[in-house]
Amino acid sequence: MSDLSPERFKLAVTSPSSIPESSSALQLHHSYSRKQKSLGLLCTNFLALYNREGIEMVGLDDAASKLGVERRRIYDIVNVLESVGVLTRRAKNQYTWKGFSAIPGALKELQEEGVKDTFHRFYVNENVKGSDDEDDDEESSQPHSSSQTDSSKPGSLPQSSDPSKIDNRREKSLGLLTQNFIKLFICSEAIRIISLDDAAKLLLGDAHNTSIMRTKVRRLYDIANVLSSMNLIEKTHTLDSRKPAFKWLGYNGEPTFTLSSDLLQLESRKRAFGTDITNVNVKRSKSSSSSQENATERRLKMKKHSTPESSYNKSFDVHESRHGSRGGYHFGPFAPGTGTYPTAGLEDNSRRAFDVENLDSDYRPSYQNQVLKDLFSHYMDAWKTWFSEVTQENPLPNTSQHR
DNA sequence: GGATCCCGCCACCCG
DNA sequence: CGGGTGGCGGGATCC
Repeated sequence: MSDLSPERFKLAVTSPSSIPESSSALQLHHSYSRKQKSLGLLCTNFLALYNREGIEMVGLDDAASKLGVERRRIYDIVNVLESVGVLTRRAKNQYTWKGFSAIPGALKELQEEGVKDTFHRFYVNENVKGSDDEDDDEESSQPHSSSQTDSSKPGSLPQSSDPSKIDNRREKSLGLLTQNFIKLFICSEAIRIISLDDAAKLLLGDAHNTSIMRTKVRRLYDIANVLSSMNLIEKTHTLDSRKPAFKWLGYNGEPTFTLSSDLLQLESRKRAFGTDITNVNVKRSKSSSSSQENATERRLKMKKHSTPESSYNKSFDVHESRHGSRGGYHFGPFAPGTGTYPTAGLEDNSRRAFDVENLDSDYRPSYQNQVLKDLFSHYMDAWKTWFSEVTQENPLPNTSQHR
């Protein structure tokens, strides 16, 4: 009982009031702020904590306590990080840190897988279920119309012996969802920007059931948050409508944060390490009287600005792929003619003249569902438009690397 | 009013 | 069985 008292966790952390600069910071301490507890922020801190030299093991307990959050949240982060190779499960509660350098390889694999199963598998043939190499997870969770036996309301009988239940678990994991989400971008040139709603529809065999959709979208938000903090994607909005959506940025080299106390300091300000523990006691409750405090906390993403030395400037400029110690990594072998994104490496435009028109027929995944076909067509059109514009404006892009 | 998405209950899995 | 995992979705927040 008494042990429930959050008081015991009180840390002598320098008053969170350091939240800073902005306006009336003198506002009341508490004030539950959802933003300060976002998965994205947590992930940023997680990375700041482990993405450094010397790190090779990551313990969940350790992470949870250091970051001042419940374990549950760590699982979320770890699962998506693992899906892109940054981490690998070693044993229970134990992960091996692979680092950002493992991302290229992981993406490459996803891309290949994607071309193979996620897309082709659909219409080429029911896939050869026979040789199940195991190798690695996957098993795209595609067609499965999710339990057709109107599972909606299982009601009753917990039929523990539900066979489909077994891998159904894995099938719905955050990790797999993350991989499939990423595949949407790297396996299809047509999708450069996508709203989570559309992503959910595409990833789900079909959109129907509103409830399923909502849940899927929630998960995608979770994923998007951590991928954003890794700078693999970025939030924007669709070109046409004003709908919010995400853009694939891809991996642009190790952030190499040589960060030391500097960044950490900054981090602690964004999401005071120990402070949140204190927050635990302030969990959201509508009952917070006089909730007039505008928790003006600077989001100050470590965008552009950035310290002189710690060049973590996530400049996604154009210099990409090309030489890369071991095997250049390039996105897009799936791309029609080349394998380069006009955006990223507008270096080779010679092959850019490929037959855009022919594209959809060759690279469009064929979903049985009409809705999805339309959806994809929509993306395809948008892409064509965008592509031709880019091509026009940069008939012959000079070399990106001016070094 | 939607877009977001935190929180934590509780089903699962595995030793 | 017990404890580590981690789906899932209610409902609070943000904008």
